[in-house]
Amino acid sequence: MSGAQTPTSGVPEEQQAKPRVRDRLLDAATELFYQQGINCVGVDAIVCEAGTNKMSLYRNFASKDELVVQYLEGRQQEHFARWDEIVADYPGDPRGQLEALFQSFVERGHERAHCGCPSANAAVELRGTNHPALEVIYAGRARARQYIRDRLEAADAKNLEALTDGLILLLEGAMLTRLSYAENAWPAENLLATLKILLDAELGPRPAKRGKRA
Amino acid sequence: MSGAQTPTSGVPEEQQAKPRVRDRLLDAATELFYQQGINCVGVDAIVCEAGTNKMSLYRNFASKDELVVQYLEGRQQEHFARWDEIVADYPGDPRGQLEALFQSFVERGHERAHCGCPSANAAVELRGTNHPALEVIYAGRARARQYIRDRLEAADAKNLEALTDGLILLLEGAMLTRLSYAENAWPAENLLATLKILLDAELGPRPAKRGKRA
DNA sequence: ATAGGATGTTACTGACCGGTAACACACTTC
DNA sequence: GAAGTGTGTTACCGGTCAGTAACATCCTAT
Repeated sequence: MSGAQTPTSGVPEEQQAKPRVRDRLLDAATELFYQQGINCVGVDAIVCEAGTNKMSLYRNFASKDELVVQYLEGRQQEHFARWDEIVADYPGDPRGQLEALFQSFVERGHERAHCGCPSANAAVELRGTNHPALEVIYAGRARARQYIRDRLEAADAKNLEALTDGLILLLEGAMLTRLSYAENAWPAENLLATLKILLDAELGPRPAKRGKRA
Repeated sequence: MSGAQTPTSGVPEEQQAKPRVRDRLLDAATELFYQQGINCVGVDAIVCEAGTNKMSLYRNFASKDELVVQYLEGRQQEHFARWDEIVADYPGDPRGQLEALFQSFVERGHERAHCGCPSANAAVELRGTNHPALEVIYAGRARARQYIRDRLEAADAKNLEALTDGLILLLEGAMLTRLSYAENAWPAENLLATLKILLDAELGPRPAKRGKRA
């Protein structure tokens, strides 16, 4: 998950028994922050989960806030890498890319330990503060919007900005409702169906490469 | 905001200088929980804002958890009362009701102190716990879904459950994005436009009372 | 006037919070 | 073997957390 390694000369760098303490700390923080929330997880819990101690944490991170920032940056990096992988399967087919992105959202939402979007959750938990992670969140959101917008533009969407916003709202809603609805009542099961209605109306019902007009 | 009052005999019950301490506490908690988050607000801050003391809080509420439950119940009560007012302006016009509900969402989102949905925020903050407020949240969500579904059913929606979920996702996304997007980039500005695309596709473009088939 | 209930005041508990100081140990590299 | 670096251990700081005890005061209904 986090990759830095010291110059341990001749040792084969995979399968080292214990990763560096910094990586263990970031992994533990990632797990705990995501499952329980930033405000509910103290540094003691993190160092315990990482099998180390508080001093090692503060030798590697300036503060808990800094740790939160790096947690969110790491998750965003993963997120966009995953998106890049998904769209790579549909070269030149922006509508197929969008449907695959949405499909992967639903699939990931079904996983047991899924607790919504790390950035969105953090935005809720950190509202009303000047936490440095807020800028990371806003930047990630803008990037995600651009990502969707680029696909819609390539698909000749009629009302580009409005449709982009509509799709963003669907995605955000799909993430959030994993937490605010009971587990057996997740409304995002129909995320794909709603997406298709919107794309059919705004792109025309045929694959994107065909229709410049509906 | 909270209505109970003691039998103060002949006094005109409006314009009493100081409401009962219980109401002041609940109002203060409502304000602080909503603006800063449940986990960031301590009981000391609440009693200070209410102009009272901790003993009065614990004489009126069993615990902070209980206070959180009553905070959310009160907000939900307000919420559905507002919805009832809105739909009352469009009798027999379920599509008009839905558009008015969504319109009011956008308008409320523009208010300065708007911090998303109290229940959704609480769901994020309380995830991974057994907090008693979670049941309140789930019940409110189910009720909101039924509210939307009833209107869509009255409007003869084609794919009733799927469309209901789609609209729910839009609403939830609209709430959440007030916190996760920068203030000048709120994607819910186009909430109404997206709603109309979906309704046009699933109800037919004419007002609902006309078309049983599209 | 008085009784009872609602409210205020002060002080306290035990636990946890983020963060730090001082020191000891292990390991690699030269 | 010496130096340097990464890591572990223990104890501690001041502050805040939710919650309580004991006592004082005010208001209102009778």
